[in-house]
Amino acid sequence: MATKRQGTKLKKEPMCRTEIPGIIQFDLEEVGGVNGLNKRLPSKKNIEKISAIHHALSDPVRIHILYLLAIQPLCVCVIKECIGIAGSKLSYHLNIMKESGLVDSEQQGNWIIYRITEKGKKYAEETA
Amino acid sequence: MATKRQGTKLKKEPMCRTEIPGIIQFDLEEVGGVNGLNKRLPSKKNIEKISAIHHALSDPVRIHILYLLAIQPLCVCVIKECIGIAGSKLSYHLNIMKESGLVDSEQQGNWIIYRITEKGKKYAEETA
DNA sequence: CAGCTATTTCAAACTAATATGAAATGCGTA
DNA sequence: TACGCATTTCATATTAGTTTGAAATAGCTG
Repeated sequence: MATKRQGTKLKKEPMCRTEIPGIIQFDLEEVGGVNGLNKRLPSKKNIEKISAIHHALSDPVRIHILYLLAIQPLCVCVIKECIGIAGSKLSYHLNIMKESGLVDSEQQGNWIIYRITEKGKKYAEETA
Repeated sequence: MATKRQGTKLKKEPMCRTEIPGIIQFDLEEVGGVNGLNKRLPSKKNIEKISAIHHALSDPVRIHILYLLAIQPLCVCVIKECIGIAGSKLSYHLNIMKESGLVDSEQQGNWIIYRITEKGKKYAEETA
């Protein structure tokens, strides 16, 4: 009766674990069980960083921009012409890419020139 | 008046292009202008593929799973215990990872064992 | 300064992704 | 066959991301 549901979620309840397939069981013990697994993982913060950069690359418009800037630095109006989207939309995507460090920008008079960063290059080279 | 808005979006309107910064202009001409740029880009289909794989990696839960499976194959119940999320949620994420080819699965009696694929390994090694 | 252009910002509308819990499926065992 | 367990499926709720067009900024040029 101690194990009856009590409204709140139980944190460390004996889950399945009456038995698990042999192949897994063996390796799992070697590695130190669930705790052993968890110790070998990147930190939560790191996991979030990694997923964040992938998120920045998860939109076709942004990949398009990335490959454009891998060719040469460009001002917004040229990117806009290449891709054929509204300025405000482009600005939105450029901002995401800038925040995640894939590109940076520099003002030149009336124009703003975007260039790919080293980090951005790394991802542009990955699949091309 | 021919250039007045007429409800539908104009496709090839003379955009900015009265002038652009010299540094860009020069390189841009070298490369064959906007058309030259566009020729060097991956196809639309490829761009979509690339963004799709990044999308599959854009959630912390999935990155967590990826790194777990990089250590060893695991059945769902162990993954569930490591991460501490509801089964249905886990199933949802596993499915996305499977569809994008990062992991695959094999049934063993009552259990389903997930393993990382070669493609998955590639991304797990990338940052770790 | 006034007017022009390039770019960004903003709020609202729209769309896509994720979370949740209950029910379904499927295998193994009694 | 009936039951128990691991996993998935489904419908719905919730949240996050994207698009849109209008307005705001900011640098030039005259």
